[in-house]
Amino acid sequence: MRLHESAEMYLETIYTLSLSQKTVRSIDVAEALGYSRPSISRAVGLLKKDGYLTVDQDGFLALTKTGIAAAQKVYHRHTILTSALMALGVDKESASEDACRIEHVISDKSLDAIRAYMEKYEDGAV
Amino acid sequence: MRLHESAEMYLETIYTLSLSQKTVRSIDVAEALGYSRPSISRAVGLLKKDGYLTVDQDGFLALTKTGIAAAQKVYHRHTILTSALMALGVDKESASEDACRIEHVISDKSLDAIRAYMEKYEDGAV
DNA sequence: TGGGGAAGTTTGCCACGGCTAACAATAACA
DNA sequence: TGTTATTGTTAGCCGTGGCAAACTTCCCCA
Repeated sequence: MRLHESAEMYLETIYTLSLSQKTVRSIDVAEALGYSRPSISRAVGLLKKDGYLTVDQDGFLALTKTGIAAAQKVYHRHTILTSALMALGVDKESASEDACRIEHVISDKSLDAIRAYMEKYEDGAV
Repeated sequence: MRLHESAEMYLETIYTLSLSQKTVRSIDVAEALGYSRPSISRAVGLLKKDGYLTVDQDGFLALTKTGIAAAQKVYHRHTILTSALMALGVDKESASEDACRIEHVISDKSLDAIRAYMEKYEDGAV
């Protein structure tokens, strides 16, 4: 099941929202991403169909194990890339924005190389 | 004139082809990118309309000044990103592939930070 | 001179992923 | 209890950017 970039973004957003608030509904995702309600509605329907999340009677979203795994992978990439760019002197906001776009296209190989380099110099001695 | 990712790829491809061969035709671009002839035909038409290239009677493509500038900018990003990833130990092919995807989405700010870091440690002492 | 291959174009299809308009259901409040 | 706001869904539009089929040129070669 190949996840498209947009699906990765939706999962990551739901995941991070669930870290900072007790419940997550479609409207929260819409506000977080700046998308319209119909766009979220369709995306959530697809993610549900593909087994990445469930929606209860009250409209609360819950990622499944598969969904959590996928979201965490993207989130992990995001944090690594953000840290890496910040270590190079990029401001937090720009770093996060760029990480957001790069996280969907970079290979595991390159990501691992960046992670390894960061760990090697994690004392901050860049 | 905002260049889409695909347009950037077409310009970059035409540019690099023109570095390694005397003439560039649509078919060369098709083979280089692995796209069909109709896809190239449409893209070339759009780039021509927008003033990025010209096509002579024999079908030879020539980038305009604007086209060259745009292509060089993308190409420059590509080489910086490829070098950076290779410096981290990523093999040349993977580095180039990733650079190809990242070059279209990374900000100037982050790119500059990477470039500056590379220059600082250009002796290869990573 | 006529047949074949190469190159380019036109037409129209499709998936993706946004959007608006409009409707439905629910909750809240006067 | 009726009105209004919130939330979600349905239907359908649009731009981007691939594709194949089919047509046109044109050139080469027998």
